[in-house]
Amino acid sequence: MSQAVRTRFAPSPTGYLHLGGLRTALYTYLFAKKHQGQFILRIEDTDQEREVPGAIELIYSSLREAGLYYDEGPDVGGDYGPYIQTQRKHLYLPYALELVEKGAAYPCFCTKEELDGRRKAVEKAGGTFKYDKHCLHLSKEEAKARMATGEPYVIRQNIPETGTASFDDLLFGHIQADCATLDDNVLIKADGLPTYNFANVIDDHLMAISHVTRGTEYLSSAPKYNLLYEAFGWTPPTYIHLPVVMKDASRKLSKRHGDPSFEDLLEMGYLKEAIINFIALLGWSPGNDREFFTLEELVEAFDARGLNKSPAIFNMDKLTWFNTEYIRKLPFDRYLELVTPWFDQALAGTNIDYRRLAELMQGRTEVFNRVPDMVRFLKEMPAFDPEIMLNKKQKSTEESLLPALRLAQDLLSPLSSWTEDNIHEALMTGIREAGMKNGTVLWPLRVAISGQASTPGGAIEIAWLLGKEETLRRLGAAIKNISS
RNA sequence: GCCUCCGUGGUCUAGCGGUUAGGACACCGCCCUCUCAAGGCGGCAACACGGGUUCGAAUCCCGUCGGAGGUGCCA
Repeated sequence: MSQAVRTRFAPSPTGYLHLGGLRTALYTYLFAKKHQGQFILRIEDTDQEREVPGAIELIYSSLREAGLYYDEGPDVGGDYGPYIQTQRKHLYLPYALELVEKGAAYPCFCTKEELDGRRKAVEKAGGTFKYDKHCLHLSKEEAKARMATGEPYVIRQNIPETGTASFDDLLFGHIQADCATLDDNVLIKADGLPTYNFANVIDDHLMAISHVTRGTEYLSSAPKYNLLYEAFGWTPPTYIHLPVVMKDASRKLSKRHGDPSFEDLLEMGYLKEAIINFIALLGWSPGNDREFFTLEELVEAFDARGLNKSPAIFNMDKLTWFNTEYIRKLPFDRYLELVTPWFDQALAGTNIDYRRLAELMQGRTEVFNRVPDMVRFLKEMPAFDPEIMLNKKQKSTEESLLPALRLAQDLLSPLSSWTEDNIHEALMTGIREAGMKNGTVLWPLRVAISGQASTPGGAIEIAWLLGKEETLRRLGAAIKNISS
């Protein structure tokens, strides 16, 4: 049977799209596209209390920014809508009642409060609370009558007391659980909305989802979902449970702990291509040593067999490395365009040549938000310790320092045309004629005009960027400072 | 506690009965060099542990330990 592949990404609008979520979306997208299938976005907003205003729009925009275009979804339409669960509210109850008819579910009138009390007591004693099926034993007549009076009720799944429930996962294989350990979950809440446990089954079926990709947090409840599919007589989808992304060995990635979201990373100056490439490899391997993939290439290379079963720790250093590589590969004009606002942050109001600076910076940019601090010295001469003008390896000593700086001053002052070639020529020729080492002059010169031990570019480039006047001003100040 | 799952260097991973256990990030050293970066070369570093099975185990089985997820009228 060649069933059309349809996958879905089904986030809850409870905040920004975190990286674990983005990775799930990515794998879901890749799997669908790899098999020429459809990728669907469905919003799971049945918990109205947790919904965060604006979160749905954030999901739309993040997915688009990442390039994960969905074929069907709330804002793009499709034949299986609506794609927002609260807008589907009316269609869950009939299915739940069908289950009640079949004996696979039952109405329950126990209140949340009394259940909470019992749950606490059991947990305090170190046990696992399980609903005791009290309302299952109500007569049909009594149940119907109480429902008719408007008494609040929920509908629970009726899990068999013996036997096992199981399902097959593409990644984890056969997962089995004793029914005796499974609880009678609520399917329809007192507010009439379905819980995730029910909505996911109904919607995946109604939307003809062929492959369900989701986090491993659903691994242990999936056997229960299969019981539901069986009760309805439906064919369950193929499941692919994805391990979580961790912040460290024991904590999940989460906004609450200050971990960056996809949007945060973009704002910091990480390229989306780098982020996508990085998270694709966080828990998945192409099976060889290849590291660089565009989204299109990922579609081509993706294979669920390359998915890893254990949780992966998010490693910022590696992301930064990817970002550095992607920045270096950017066409120069694109780099210039992207870096300009960051230059502005530090250099607004100066005449620094952004084009030349960008040439110098492109190979040294790891993350854009580090750029301002790297170039700020061009606008304002930082205070610095004169000691850093001395450098043993560069043969810049206390004795050589003043003569070296004065030589540089003498060589640069007469230059009428301030070009890098001329500066280079004047300096190199002069240094040679004076019988000095390049480093003896160039090291302290660079420090004297930048105030920094390391700079993006050498003394000649920095001097050119600063211009003749500013270069000589800074050089003169340094000479004056050490001769006094 | 109970249930389910997972376990290769610090991190991401390749490996699917026979390999000097491979690659990448990070880290260290050297070279290059007017600094830094990049680049080149080299280095440190792993099969969680204990039993089996087998001529042979990172690969298969069991146990222990460690970790994660679940245990909600949250998803």
